[in-house]
Amino acid sequence: MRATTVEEILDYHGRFAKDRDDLDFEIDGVVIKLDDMDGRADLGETSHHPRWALAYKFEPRKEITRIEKIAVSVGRTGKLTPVALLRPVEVGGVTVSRASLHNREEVSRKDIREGDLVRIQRAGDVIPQVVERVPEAGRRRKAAFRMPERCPECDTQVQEVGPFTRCPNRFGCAAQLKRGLTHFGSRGGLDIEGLGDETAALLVDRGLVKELADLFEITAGDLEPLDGFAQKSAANLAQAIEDKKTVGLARFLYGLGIPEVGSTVAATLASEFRSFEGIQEATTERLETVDGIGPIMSEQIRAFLDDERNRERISAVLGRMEELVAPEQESGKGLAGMKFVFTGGLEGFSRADAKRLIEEHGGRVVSSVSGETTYVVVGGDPGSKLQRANDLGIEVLNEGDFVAVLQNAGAL
DNA sequence: GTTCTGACTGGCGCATATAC
DNA sequence: GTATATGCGCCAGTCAGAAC
Repeated sequence: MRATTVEEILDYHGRFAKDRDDLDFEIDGVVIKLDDMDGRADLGETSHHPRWALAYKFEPRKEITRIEKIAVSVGRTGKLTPVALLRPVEVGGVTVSRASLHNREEVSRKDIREGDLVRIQRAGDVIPQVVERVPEAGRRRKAAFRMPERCPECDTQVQEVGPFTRCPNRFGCAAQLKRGLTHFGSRGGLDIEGLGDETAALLVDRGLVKELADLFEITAGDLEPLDGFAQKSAANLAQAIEDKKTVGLARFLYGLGIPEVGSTVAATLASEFRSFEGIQEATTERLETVDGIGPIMSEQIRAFLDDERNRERISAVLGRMEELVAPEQESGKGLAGMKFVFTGGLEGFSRADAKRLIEEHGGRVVSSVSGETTYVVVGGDPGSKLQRANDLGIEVLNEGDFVAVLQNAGAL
């Protein structure tokens, strides 16, 4: 249909939202296009979506299902997360069987218990989310959920920290070691090809890795007898580990899993101190002079680095590695000072490649759109970040524009 | 006090590598 | 050749710290 006012567009959208269940096919919104050719030329295009056309999505589909159990998973930092195990239900063409409940206060706030009927949705049409409990008259409910008093993985007494529950057994908890190992070898960390969740768990379970440093002692011969490994895969992983004995300082810092140090803070620290020794010797006051680090973060970083067990562990890792490479100076680089946010899938780049190119040329990739963001790069099927970019007046780039920016910066 | 930002966590689909 | 396991890509919610 052709509309001449915003009200007409909203009315059309509303009618389709109401009738979508009667259609023979699955839709998640309507596309609005400008039919003024001059206007189209002014607005330009993205690689998938012209700026003169936008997908106006419906409210996420909601379905009702029952919580069969609330399980508790232990994360890399020892955080215990309640997870709703759901009776599988199809939501927007996808079967959903699990949804994070985040923390005990969230469970309490929503008053969710095992056996409850709940309304779920896929936030942003992606992430399964328990929206609310659906009351059932006359049904006797199970007891309120309580976080376990002991870690379900290592049986250590847990601690309550704000809304979170943590297992303090950082070094003895197999779950934390497995996830720490995965993090160490992840893309943002040492980027060890072939070291994913399952492999890391296998290495810990089989006793090949009792602490991070053990990773560098593993040979193809150790791996071959393991389930899922054969000669080629064992050789590949052993070689991948060997190749990462020389890595960038920022990757190493990120991989260590220092509290409050994610990829951004790791890169900042690496750029500022340019050696691990420099960071290790920095006082809290010195750390606080670094952009983005305040007193609480500096205390946490200092506490991690001062912990005797951590020092031993890091020393053991460094003893088995060859070199930590300091980042190049970024001043004068083409993307220095620019912040990029991605939404939607790119055709010509993976996110990782795009991030690497940006960072190699002095720019940064951040996770959320704010007034500080320089560009929001939009690919196919963008998420809510595009809307936020528009709201804040942030410049939006399609993939072609992004390539041009990279070319201008000498990154391509 | 408010806004901005990043850390952390987890789910699902798909592509790919690998084992059998 | 087929089946399966694994990793990757993408994204959102929650929270807390930093900055203003």
